[in-house]
Amino acid sequence: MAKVDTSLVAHLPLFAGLTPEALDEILREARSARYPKNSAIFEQGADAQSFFLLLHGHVRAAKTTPTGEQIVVRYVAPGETFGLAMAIGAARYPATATAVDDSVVLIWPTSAWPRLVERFPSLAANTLQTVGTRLQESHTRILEMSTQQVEQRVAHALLRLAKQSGKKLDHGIEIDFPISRQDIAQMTGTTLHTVSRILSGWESQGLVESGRQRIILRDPHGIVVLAERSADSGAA
Amino acid sequence: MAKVDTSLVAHLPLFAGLTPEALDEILREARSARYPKNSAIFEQGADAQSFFLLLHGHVRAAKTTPTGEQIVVRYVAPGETFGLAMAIGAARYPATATAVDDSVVLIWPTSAWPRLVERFPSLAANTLQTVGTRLQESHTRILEMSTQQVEQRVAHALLRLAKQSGKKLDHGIEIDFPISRQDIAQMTGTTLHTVSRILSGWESQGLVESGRQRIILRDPHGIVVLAERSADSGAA
DNA sequence: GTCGCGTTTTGCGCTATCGCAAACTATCGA
DNA sequence: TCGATAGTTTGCGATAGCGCAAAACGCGAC
Repeated sequence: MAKVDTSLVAHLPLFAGLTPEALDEILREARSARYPKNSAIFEQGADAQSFFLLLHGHVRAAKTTPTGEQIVVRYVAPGETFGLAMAIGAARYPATATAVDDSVVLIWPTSAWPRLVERFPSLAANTLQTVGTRLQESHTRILEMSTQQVEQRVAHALLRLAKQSGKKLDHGIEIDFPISRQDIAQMTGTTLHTVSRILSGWESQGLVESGRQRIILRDPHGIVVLAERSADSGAA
Repeated sequence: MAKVDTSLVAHLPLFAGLTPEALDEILREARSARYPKNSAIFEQGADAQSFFLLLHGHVRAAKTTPTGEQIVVRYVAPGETFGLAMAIGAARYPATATAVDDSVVLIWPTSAWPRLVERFPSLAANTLQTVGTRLQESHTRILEMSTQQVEQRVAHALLRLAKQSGKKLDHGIEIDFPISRQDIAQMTGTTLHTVSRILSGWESQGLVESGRQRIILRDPHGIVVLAERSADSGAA
């Protein structure tokens, strides 16, 4: 039985309102595992045999169409759960999860969920909360895709990433996991070409500093301005 | 205390796994109300004082940007819940709900939710299920918006509406509540002009019959074909 | 039955963004 | 150290769909 230190996870929203004993009991059902950078954690369409809690690293959840196009559903940050197919009554994973950095996760067998929820009802309530929040964010994303131009969507996406996983530097905020132009394109519903053009433009305005799979927001406020303006043009 | 007939709602997923007594207790906390066609049920940004279960009619949930653009988040069909802001820990409604037809709803005060969940944990589990399903659908919608052209998105939207609220006629399936071109545009991320053009096209191909705020799918299968083809052109 | 208003249709020019192709460049492995 | 490889940049033509405007139409009200 893998032993997990409760103090590391006790403060997570998922476990809010649980006694240390309860938490201990829940963690006893989990095992932990390490996934190296770029390895698959589960594939879209596979049997949902487990659900996960990310401890370290970063995970990308992506959905693929029958014709092979992909979108990034979200990036999972440490402390967040993913692969909750069972909670929504799905037998198969609706997306593919990939470690974008060396990652450590806790893994519960899906079969343990009903029992856990029965013993600890607040687990269901807490999960409802996070799923609800994700639904909100999803709607916001749809709203953006419907009403905003690509440049604004990219701006919003980067700001969100910075908020979720930004590492503060003295000369800006760095998104602290590898992310490609293609990834950003798949988050915003455009092509890597367009993303590249936009970032190049921003770079020449001093708004960002972006290299290979690496992005630093030099002037977050400037990007906020970009994200919020409604339709007119910017600097030449 | 408004009396509600339990037999009408006992089979709903929300109440799955509850005893008749429990259901009775839950319903005792609700009151019912009628909203005439085109009346507002709640406004985006207002205090989330209640949550709702639709008994009859149809409700549109729409989200508005600061600049006034709208999108339709979903259409609520009888038997579905809406206005669940509290379940996700939001104090205000994230969208506006409007009755698109004369509608009857059950209304619970938001303040009753924590107590109900504590007494009947399966409420939380059931709600998690439906919210999770909506999250899925949301992701599918994002995927469509990212990868498909407008015509296919409109096709998918109509097929979904037909599935959810279609009335079977001998010459097709009618969407049985009033819906405008503008509404469809707001569901698919386009303009009413484009929707109008598309429907006109389909009408001349005999795929649909569409009048003022009314749509009949004459050839659902033909529309499925449209929805699924990936990129090439159609008939002239 | 007629009038008026909200909805729908349609034309037309415009442009944001795609899609392809080619050049370029960090990074990693031998 | 030098390629090989994957990611990025950039140019350029093509086009789907927008946006504006005007006309036609259907429905409900009186």
